[in-house]
Amino acid sequence: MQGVRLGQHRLRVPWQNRWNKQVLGNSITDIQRRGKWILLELSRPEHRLIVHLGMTGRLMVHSNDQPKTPHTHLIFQLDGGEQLRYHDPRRFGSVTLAQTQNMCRFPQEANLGPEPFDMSFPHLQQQLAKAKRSLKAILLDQSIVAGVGNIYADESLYLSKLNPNRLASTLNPREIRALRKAIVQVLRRAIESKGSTIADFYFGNDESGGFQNEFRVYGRAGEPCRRCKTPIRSIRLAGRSTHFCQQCQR
DNA sequence: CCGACGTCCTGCTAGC
DNA sequence: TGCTAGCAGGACGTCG
Repeated sequence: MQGVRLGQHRLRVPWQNRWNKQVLGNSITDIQRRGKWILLELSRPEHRLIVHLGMTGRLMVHSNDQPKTPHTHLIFQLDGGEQLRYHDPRRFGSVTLAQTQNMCRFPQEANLGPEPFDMSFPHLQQQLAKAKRSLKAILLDQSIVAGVGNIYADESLYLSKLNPNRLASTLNPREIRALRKAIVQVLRRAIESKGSTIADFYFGNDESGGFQNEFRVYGRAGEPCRRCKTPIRSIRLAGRSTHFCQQCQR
């Protein structure tokens, strides 16, 4: 890494000047993920760049001479005439420099629940039992299970035939098993399809995903349920748009 | 401690 | 046709 350049816009989490000299001369040695956070490991021990893409964020490598698109907020100059660019129209994402502290690779990791693929039945059972909240709120809570966003919460609840409004603590073991299985299945399928590309998540880039074509409820308000033909309902729950089938999800 | 809610931001769209 | 209000999302701060 030869240098860092800032775009014109102020970021939600401002890039600190002192981070410049901390990344200078480093190589990116590995790329990892935890929940919705991307970890760019650096050759300097215990240091890493932490990226959150929000909804519209992009992290891409371009050659130096590639024209900069609007909303390019951070440019990391790499060796060999290439740049790592952070691009984010809505600026809901963030890029920070973090170092390991108290076994956490970045500060937010302390408050993250397990990865969906590693989540045990007892963990989910325990979290649901003590929660006086809706299932939708539970799935969006990153401290319970890490990495599920609004689309995948709705799709998981549909697949497990559970109503988003259902109080979390009222689920029986059979329903908890179904929910756990559905989350894994929806995410696995979405990853296979390279994610969901909808509306302004799409910026003329050819790397769009395909999972939007498999949505069962999300963005389908008024359209017939694929299972029973009842029109999909759209409500506001836990501060987010929530889509479900009143007939199939009790 | 827990849960609900407002805030940040841009671009698309519905409606006048 | 041109304008504006409303909506979309994830994390975090604040409030009761």
